[in-house]
Amino acid sequence: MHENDRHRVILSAVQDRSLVTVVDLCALTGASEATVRRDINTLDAQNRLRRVRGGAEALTPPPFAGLAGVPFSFNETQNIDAKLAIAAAAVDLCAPGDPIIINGGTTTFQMVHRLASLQLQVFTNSFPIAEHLLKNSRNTVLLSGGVIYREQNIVLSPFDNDVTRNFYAKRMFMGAQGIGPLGLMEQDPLLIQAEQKLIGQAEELIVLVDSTKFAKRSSLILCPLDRIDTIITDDGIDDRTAAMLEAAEITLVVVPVGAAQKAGAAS
Amino acid sequence: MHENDRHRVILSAVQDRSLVTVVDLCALTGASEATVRRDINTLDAQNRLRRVRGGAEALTPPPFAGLAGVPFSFNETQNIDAKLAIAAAAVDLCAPGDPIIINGGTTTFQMVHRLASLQLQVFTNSFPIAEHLLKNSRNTVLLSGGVIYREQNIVLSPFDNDVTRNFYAKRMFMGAQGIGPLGLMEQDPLLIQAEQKLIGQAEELIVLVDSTKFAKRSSLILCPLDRIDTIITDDGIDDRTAAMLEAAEITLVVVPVGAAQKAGAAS
DNA sequence: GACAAGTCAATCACTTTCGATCATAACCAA
DNA sequence: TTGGTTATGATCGAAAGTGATTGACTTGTC
Repeated sequence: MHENDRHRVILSAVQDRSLVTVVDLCALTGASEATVRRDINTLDAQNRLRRVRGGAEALTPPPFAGLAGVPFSFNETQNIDAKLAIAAAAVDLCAPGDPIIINGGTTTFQMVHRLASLQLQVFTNSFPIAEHLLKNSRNTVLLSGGVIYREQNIVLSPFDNDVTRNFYAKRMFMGAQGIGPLGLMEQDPLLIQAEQKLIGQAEELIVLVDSTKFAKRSSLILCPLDRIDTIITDDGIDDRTAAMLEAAEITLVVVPVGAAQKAGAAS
Repeated sequence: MHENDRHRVILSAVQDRSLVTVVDLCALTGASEATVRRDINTLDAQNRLRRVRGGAEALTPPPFAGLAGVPFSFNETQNIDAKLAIAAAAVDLCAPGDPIIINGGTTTFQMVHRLASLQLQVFTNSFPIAEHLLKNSRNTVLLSGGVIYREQNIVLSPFDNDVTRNFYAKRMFMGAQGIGPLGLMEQDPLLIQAEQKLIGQAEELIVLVDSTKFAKRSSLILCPLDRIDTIITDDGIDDRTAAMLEAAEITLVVVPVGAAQKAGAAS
């Protein structure tokens, strides 16, 4: 067996079980311990796995459960004031007892703080949102079923016949990666799937985007503008964009930024 | 058990109960006190937990002690040694990569610590189990969809067409309120519903009950004895009960209580 | 303050694992 | 074939991980 073949076998084994011993790899490759060690060193130097005592282990991008532990760790802090203010305005649209759908995302996550004082029926595909509402509010929480994706922090079923189809709400709240004349845009195919699944289960679609998103574009179009009923954004939006949105018969809610503190204090 | 695995198990335990003793961790990992102390020192140096006299504690203080925040708060501490040993024996039945189903409950919850060092496909209807595995392990986690019931800590859909029907596993693990000649018994109709839904999605049904459950009876019969393949319990079981179970062709696994250390060392 | 129980760090012995070295085998080009 | 390069396997001393023991220290109780 050649060096490259061994590397393939080793990487395959490491991917399969997250940790393999040198002895295991010897049996698997038929090579001696010395050779396997050399291979592990090489692959470690290439950052294709991590060398640990006794063998090798897979390096998953977040070395451990990093992302899942602190939801959205780095993304969450960007534009936090704007996001908070926008989320607050979104929650203001809800009346006690309303059934609502909240799609996972960093902006929509900010809604949980204001939601804590309400009592709604909240359906979501976001594990952190469900967790937070469960622990810090009296809302009825419904969660979609399926695989929990650590990176995106959402729960997604590959099947079409899950509970999502049995829930209906007056309003659905969601964020987006970018927004332009062609519609809402997203980057991650997984998020697209999750969002596609929820849109259609609600009468009104309410989009939460801070004003920087109007300049951003992404590769995947989620839905056209005319599916959107309301957009909540901050006052960084320019007149031309606002006109464009209103031409598409979208209700535009502009929240003054810097008002996040006031809004927060009120809760 | 490897150093990395121990670290995972320790972190898992620290997350669960916010404070664990060195002795507890010895039982859980099967390592000696010296090693556990060294591990705690290492993890403390990495800021992954805080070293305190007698053991270790979580960095983040017990998150808001809301009702749902502390899973199973008081029930969990009853018979904890027996439950841990039983859970450990249950996990020992799993091979890497196995798909398994874990029904929510205080005994089955104890499986998460041992599962932390494995990599399985875990389907559960228990929010705390899913949360814990998500944050403290590399397992693939699947959660059933539906309403999250705070008191029982389970996710239950009133519909029959949810993802549960699309998951199949070799083994399903569950607890029970009581067990007698008529079969498994449960008290809470909600739990009955949840369990009924999962039974049938797995080939083997493995029941985890401490020996006190053999004396208990409840009002609702979940399933007859002959549906059960294996029962894992502690050595408090009496001979007559054991004979009854074996007459029903149930594989009986009896775990010596207080022998958690030995069980750990064997793995 | 004295005592007991529990906890900790240091140390030693034992085992596993690692890395360096060297000799052999395979490969390639001249 | 020859000479040189590279890959491989075996050996052995070094390093690291582990467990048990011991003495010092902390905590709580009387």
